[in-house]
Amino acid sequence: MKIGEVARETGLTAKAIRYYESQGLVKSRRRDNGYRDYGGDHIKQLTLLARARRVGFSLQECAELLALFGDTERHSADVKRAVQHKIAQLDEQLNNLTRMRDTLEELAQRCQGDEQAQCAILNDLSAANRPMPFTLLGDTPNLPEDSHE
Amino acid sequence: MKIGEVARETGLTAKAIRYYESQGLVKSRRRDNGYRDYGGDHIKQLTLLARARRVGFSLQECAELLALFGDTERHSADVKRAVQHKIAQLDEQLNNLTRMRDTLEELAQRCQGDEQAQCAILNDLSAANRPMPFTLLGDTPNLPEDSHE
DNA sequence: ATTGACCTTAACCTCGGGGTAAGCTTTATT
DNA sequence: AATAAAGCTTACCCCGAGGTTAAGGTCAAT
Repeated sequence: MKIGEVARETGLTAKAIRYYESQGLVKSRRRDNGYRDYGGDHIKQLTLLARARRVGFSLQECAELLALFGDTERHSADVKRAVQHKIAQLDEQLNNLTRMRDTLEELAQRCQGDEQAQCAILNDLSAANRPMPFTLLGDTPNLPEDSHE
Repeated sequence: MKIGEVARETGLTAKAIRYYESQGLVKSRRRDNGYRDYGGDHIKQLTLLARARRVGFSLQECAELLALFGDTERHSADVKRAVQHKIAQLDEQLNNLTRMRDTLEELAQRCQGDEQAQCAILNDLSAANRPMPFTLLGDTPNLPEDSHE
């Protein structure tokens, strides 16, 4: 199989496949004309790679999954641990985004949203005085007491 | 104020402040010795910038917020709209991450997680045959019928 | 023979800065 | 006063994960 067909089949782009190869994640055979040539094992690896990327694994982590995939001596516990670690990372990311979302929600509620220039959002985001009503905004390291401009 | 103090006060790094200036988001005065010099207005802009970044705004979007901040003719409705748009983006991102998380959870559940090499996760991630049990994995464009290797 | 689809490598672009180097200026210590 | 440390300047390359041309080789069909 040539790279274009592999791309269509895996949902990757040809460029991405070449990039993965350049990064040492996968290999390829070459035909006499220099074209890359792929077989069933390559397809499985690239399918795994594509799907692992879609659920949030980095290329480095995909490399580890591919190593496990190619290791007949593997323990499924190792694979499961990697997945659970990724779940924990996603949870952390979800927490961060949720906090950001909630902060924005609070800000939006305090803004009239009318024709006036006066805007609570801009005030809150630019105000120097702490404590702030919003957790995410209040972590500026130093509160300015007197400024030497 | 010199850039280091501004950095401490806003929670930005000096490097980031210079970068924002290079990208046209903020300006700075210069002292005779070439050092950047900042006043109260700069601090407000950079505080706004820092906090907007923390809640998910891109630099491009921060530029728009700063434009509104500097516009005494603004309507607070425009600011509120920008915030609500960002909330919608965060919601979309949260949906994606949640779907990814759920997919991983399903995969993990199907894996024994023992000393055996047999692993449902690797099987599911590399399998060609559709339909897949997992939404996120099933969107490979073509299902391979017969392959010409 | 020529078009069009496919393949090759190489080189630069993205975002949001981080890191380091080489060279000033200012501040603090001896 | 000399020197060391800290802070400032610009300029360069680095990251992830590829996307986007550019310039050219190959292959099948017309």
